[in-house]
Amino acid sequence: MATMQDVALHAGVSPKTVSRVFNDDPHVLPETRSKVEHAMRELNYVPNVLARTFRAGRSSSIGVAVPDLVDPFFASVVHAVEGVCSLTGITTLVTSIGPDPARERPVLESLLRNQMRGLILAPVSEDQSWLTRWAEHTPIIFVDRAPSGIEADTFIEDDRHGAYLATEHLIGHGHTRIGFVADATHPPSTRRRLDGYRAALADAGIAFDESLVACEAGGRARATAEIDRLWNNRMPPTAIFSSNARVTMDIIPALRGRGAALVGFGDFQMADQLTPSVSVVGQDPFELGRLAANRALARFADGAGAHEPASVLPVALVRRESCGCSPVS
Amino acid sequence: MATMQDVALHAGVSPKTVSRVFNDDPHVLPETRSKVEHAMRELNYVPNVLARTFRAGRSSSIGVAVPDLVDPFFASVVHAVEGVCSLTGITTLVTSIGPDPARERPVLESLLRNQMRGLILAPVSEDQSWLTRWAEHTPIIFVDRAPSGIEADTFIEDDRHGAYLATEHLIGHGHTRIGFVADATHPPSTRRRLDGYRAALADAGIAFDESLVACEAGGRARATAEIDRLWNNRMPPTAIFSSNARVTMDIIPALRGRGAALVGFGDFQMADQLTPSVSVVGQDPFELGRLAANRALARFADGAGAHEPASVLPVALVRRESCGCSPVS
DNA sequence: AACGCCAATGACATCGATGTCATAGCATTT
DNA sequence: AAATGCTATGACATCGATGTCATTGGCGTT
Repeated sequence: MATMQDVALHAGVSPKTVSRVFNDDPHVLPETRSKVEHAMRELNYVPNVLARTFRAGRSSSIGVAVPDLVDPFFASVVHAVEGVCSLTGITTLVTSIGPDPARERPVLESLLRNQMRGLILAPVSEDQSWLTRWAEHTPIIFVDRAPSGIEADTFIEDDRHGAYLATEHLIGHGHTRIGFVADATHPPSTRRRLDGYRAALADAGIAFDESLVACEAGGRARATAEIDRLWNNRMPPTAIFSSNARVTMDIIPALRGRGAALVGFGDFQMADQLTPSVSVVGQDPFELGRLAANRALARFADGAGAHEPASVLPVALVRRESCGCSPVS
Repeated sequence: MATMQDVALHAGVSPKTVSRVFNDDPHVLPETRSKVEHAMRELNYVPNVLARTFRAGRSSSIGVAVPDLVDPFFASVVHAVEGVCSLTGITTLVTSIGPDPARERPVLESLLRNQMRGLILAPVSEDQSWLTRWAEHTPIIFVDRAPSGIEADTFIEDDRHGAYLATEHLIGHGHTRIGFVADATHPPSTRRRLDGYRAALADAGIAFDESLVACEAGGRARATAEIDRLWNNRMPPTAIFSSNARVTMDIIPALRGRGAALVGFGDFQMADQLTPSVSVVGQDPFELGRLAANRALARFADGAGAHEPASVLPVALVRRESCGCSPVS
C-alpha cells in the first residue's frame, strides 16, 4: 500500500504537493500535477481513509442501529438511510442491537467510539440518558421509538392513532372481545399502541379486560402459548390486534381454525397473499428512514446540539380480509 | 472529549503511563494506576478508536456486503456474522450493494479503504478480479455466490443439486412442462440452478424448452409480465421452479388461479402459511454466515493470502403443498 | 563499596494526511 | 532599481495512541 510519501519520492516532490494534487488544489503547476498523477497511477496509490478521518477528527460515516435487521421494517429503514447517504458520499455503518436491552449500551458505545458523524437509532432499552454526553458532539436521530432520558430529533409513526383505527375497525365489525398481543411491554411504541387500543375500547363503551392482553408472544412457540392462553379464557376473544408485524406473523399459525378476526400493526411481505389476507395498519418505514437520514445530514451543518419536536408520520388502515371485510375487487 | 494527554496532565504522569494503565500493562505501580484510573473517571475518558486503529494500521471491523439487506436470506447471513464477530469484539460494518452491478466496485472500495480487517461478500457483478490487490492484505470470503476472476474462500449452497431435487420432484408429480423463473441470468448461483434444472429434465428424458425460461421476473410487476408471457405460450407450463425466494414471493400473486405447481429455491417467512403452502428448497443462511465469519476470523491468524476450495452446503427439499404433495399431518 | 539488574516511568518518534506558515522565484508597479 | 505582490512549493507541526529506547532509583550480590 503506497503512501503519499512514496508517491512524493517517486515524483520528486514533497508529500504536501501530492496532497494538493490529490485534493484538486489549484495552486499546482500543470506540469507538476501531471508528474504526480503519473506517479500515483504508477504506484497504484489509494488514500488511507483511517489516516484522513483521524486527522479530520471525525469519520465520514453515519451509524445506524436497529433492534433487528431481519425484521423487514427495520431493513427498509436502513435501506432508505443507505440510499440518502450514498448520494452524499457518507458511508452507513449498520448494526443490529438484538433483543436484549442490556446489550444496547455496549453496542452503541462501540459504534460511537468510531467518531461517527451521526447516529440513527431505534432503541430497545428503556433509558438512553447516558447518550447525552455523545449527543453534544454527535447528532443522534431516533426512529420508530422515542428516546427516554434524553431529548433528540425523533421520527415515529402515529402508533396511538393506528392502534385506535385498527381497534375501532374491529369494533365496527361487531367485536367486543378483542385481544391485544405484543412481544414486549416496554417499548414506548408498544405502550402507545396499547393506549390507542384502550382509547378505542373506551370510546365504544367497552370495558378494558386485562386478561385479553398478551405481551409475551415473541417467536412462534411463545406466540402459540399466548394464543392458547387467551383462548383458555372463560370468554375467549373473537378478534386480535397484534402490535407489530413480527408478532402478527408469529401468531398466524396459532390462530388457524379459531375463526378470529385479525388486524396487525405493520405491513409485511405476503400479508396480501395469505388466506385470509391480513389487514394491517400500514406504516412507511422507507419514508421514516429517508426523513431521519435527511435530518442527520442537516444536523451536520447546523451543529449537533439542536433538535426539533418529534415528527409523527401518519399511518393508515389497509383493509384486507382478516378483519372481516370482504376482498376488494 | 478528553484525550490521553488530558488524563496524563490531570494525574500528573506521562501520556505513556496512561496508555499503560489503559492497556493493563503490569509495569505500573498500584498507586500510580489508581491515580490514573481516578483521573480517567473524572474526565470521562473514552479512547479515540480512530487514532488507535490508525496507529495499529488496520481497523478491528469486518465488512459485510450483500446485494440487499431487505432480503431475509441475506439478513440472516448478516445476523450470523454479527453474532460470531460480536463475541470476539470485532465490529461488523454492513452495506448493501443494491441490484446494480456497476455500483459494486465503488461500494466495496469505499468499504475497503477503511482498512477493514476482512470482507465477507455476496457479489452482484460478474467480475471481481480487481479485488486481487486487496485480497493480498485483507482476507475476503465469498458467500452464496462464488467469485469470478479471483480465487478466495467461498461458501455456497448446493445450488445445482437443490434445483435438481426440485425439478425432479415436480417431474415425479407428472409435470413435463416446467417453467424456470429468475430475476437475472448472470449470478453464478442462478446459472448453477438452471444447470440443475436442465440436468433433471435431461435425466427424465424431457427436452429442454427455451421458451419456458423467464429470467426477467424481478419485482411484482415484471414477475406478473413474465408469468403472463409463459402462459401465452402455445403449451403453457403446468409447474414452475423459481430460482430464489424473492422471485417466488413476487410470482405468487400472478400464479393465482393458474393451477400451476410451484417449488421455490429458498425458504421465506410465511411460506408455510400461504394457501397452498409453498414447497421450497431449504437453505441455511445462518450457517452460511456463521461459517464465513469463522473462516474470516481464522484468516486473521493465518494470514490473508491462503484460501481453501469452496465449501458447498447441502440443501434439502421442504415438501409442502404447492408442489402437489398433500399437507403433512 | 562497587557493580549489575530489574521495575517504573518518561521522552521521543511514529503511523499518513493535511493545516500553517515560510520561502523562493517571478512579474508588476513607481 | 527598489519595493510590492503573487504563485508554486516545501518544512514542520499536528491529530491521539503507542512502540522503542533511555533514565532513574531501589535492591541484591560479592
